[in-house]
Amino acid sequence: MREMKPDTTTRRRSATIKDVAKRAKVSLKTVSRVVNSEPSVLEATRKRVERAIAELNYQPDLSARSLRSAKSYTIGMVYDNPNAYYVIAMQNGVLSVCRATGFDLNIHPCDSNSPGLAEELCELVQRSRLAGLVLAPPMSERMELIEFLAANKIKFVRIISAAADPRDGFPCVFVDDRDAAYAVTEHLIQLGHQRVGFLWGGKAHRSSPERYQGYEDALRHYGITLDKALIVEGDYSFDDGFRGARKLLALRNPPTAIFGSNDEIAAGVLAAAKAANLNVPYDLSIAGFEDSPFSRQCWPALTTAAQATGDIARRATERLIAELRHHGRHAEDSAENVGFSPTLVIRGSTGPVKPGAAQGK
Amino acid sequence: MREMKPDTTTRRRSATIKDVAKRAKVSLKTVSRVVNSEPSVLEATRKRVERAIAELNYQPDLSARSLRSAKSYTIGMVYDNPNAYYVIAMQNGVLSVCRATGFDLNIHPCDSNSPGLAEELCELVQRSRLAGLVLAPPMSERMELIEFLAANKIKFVRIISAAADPRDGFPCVFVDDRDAAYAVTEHLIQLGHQRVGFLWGGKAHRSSPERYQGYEDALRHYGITLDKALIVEGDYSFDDGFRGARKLLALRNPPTAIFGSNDEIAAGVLAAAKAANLNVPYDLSIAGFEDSPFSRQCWPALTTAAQATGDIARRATERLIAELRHHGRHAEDSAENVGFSPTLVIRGSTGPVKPGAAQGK
DNA sequence: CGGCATCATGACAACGTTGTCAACAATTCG
DNA sequence: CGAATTGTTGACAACGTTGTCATGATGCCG
Repeated sequence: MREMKPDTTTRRRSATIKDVAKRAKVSLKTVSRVVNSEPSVLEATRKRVERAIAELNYQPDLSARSLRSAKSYTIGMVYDNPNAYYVIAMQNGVLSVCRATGFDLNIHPCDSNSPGLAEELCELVQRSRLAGLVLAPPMSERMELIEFLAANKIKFVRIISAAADPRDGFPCVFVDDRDAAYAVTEHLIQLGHQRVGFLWGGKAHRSSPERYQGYEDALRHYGITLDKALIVEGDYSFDDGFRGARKLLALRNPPTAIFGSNDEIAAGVLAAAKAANLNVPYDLSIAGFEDSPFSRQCWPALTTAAQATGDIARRATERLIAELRHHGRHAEDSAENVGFSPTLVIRGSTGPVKPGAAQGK
Repeated sequence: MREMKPDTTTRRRSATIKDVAKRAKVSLKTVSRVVNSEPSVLEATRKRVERAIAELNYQPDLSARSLRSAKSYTIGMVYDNPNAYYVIAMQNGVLSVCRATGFDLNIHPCDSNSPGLAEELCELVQRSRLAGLVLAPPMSERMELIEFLAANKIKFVRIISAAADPRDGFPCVFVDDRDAAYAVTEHLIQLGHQRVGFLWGGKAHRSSPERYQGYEDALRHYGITLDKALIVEGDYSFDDGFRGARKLLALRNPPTAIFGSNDEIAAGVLAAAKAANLNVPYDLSIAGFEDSPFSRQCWPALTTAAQATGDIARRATERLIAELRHHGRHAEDSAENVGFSPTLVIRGSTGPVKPGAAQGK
């Protein structure tokens, strides 16, 4: 009998392992073995089965598979980040690996402050049968949460700031915020700035103290005494950047440069500077952190530290999946925690200190 | 030996329908009926089963369910949008409905220009056993794609610009870009602007001509003759906004206001104005469209049209799920295509035309 | 009061896959 | 040369759920 219809519109009842077995004249189990690249299949048999698979365009049914094997081919990505660019970059990184490896992705935005978060995540894993989780900051840095997940035998990989000590035994990919913040601060200092303001990010994030440390280290290294008045606490937000900058600019001896802990903060600083009729970078230099698209789209564009968010997420996902695959056995190539270092990107928002600017008291 | 661990860490083998049945002293099938709120269960029985469910914290296994019923409880969200804010807002809207209804979400960013997109989506639906799709623009507006999906019996709901005629028979939620663009243009005219530039968005999006129409309608209504020189084509991007604005500002008789088809374009215009040393809004008024967070974070903040992206996505998802639930029968409350109208938000980037500005030739 | 819907419930098969175990052939070893 | 080992394959059960159908109980009508 011949093919009945052109292929494009036929609603092909998708082929099952049974169809493949029949066509290749082997048992179900042998097909299964081929599909899962198990050993102990004769080369000739394997070839025959593979051809049958190709001819029928067979794709294993994820539901049946995960039902039977209690394994799953879906990973979860957990984040609580108001920053859309960051989230999208992470998602795309995770997704690219998922697609390459045949995993599905289940995104799970959540509230990192929720007291029931640990249970929520356990239930999520159970309900959606997730094979493992990719944890973004700040969840990834809350040790009691991490330990709870580990105790419940949930597999995960964390994306963290180096401060969280990648050698605590739980797998992670880490970002060296401190070094990058040092580089940003150094850049400002080398432009002649002696009074550099610093706006903190959210306390829930380990990256905040890390970035602060980088700032402090650079000042110390260049022999500039720390002025507490130039340091303002806040959150990773535009509004806190605006508020913080207003506070700093109102000082009797204001800074000539302000380092915001991320680009949103820096955007707030920029707005405050504009509102105060300052000319950036002539009257005030501004630096951010993260290199979101809008740091390029501000005017002037922001000097910042570019972190390869997509790559970081990709690497994290690779680690997780390698671990899931080898299930216990150590995945030789992926067992190490990998670090990423953001790099300084110099744009128009930073410039040499103004000749006549008040320096020191 | 004593109990090994406190309860928080015990890996509770999750309860199955069998456990619930045993506890409630009914058959498997009755539990199933309760879970799926099928009729024909005595009130007393239902109560008993519900208690058992609660006590055991039972959650149906999605894999088993979809395997057996060939239905699925996962919907896909298909988008190709470089705008992170828009995507995140959509995702969150879709997710909120998913969570409320017990569906899972599978996100699928894709390339709307890919020639194999239709097949790609069919395979996606098959492979991941998706119950239906939420389609964002511009995929949602490509009729040959839509028809292909429909021919393959894939359920979907579209989010489209009103131009695509919501009465074409395929379910959708639509946005009245035209009216909103009219309102934005009207606002500029009422500020005294006679020469209003317009920067087009991407041609792949139906919203582009819609927004242009709104602009044209407003000019006509106020008796302002259309000046083709003030209209520039481009894409929904910062760079095209920058380029377009440069072009307009270089005219011998430049516009006193520029309406960018979305906020990214407007941000580009803002940058171009700054680069040209113009004072916004004194020398040039700028309006955008969409109300992304950064329209509030520019300086000056952008006048724009706020579309309730989250609500739109939510409504679309509700429609889709209602349709999936009633599977054929018409879902009475959700069968209608719903429209949304973005609303004008006035901020600092628009102001009265400068008294001495050249008006007309 | 007999017959016939209607309702509430349960027994059982089936969904597509993988795990267990046994069967059998080919090879190696004592 | 027989026994043990290895390698390749298949039969069958099981995963947790829902669909089909059968069962018995109840109510209604003539």
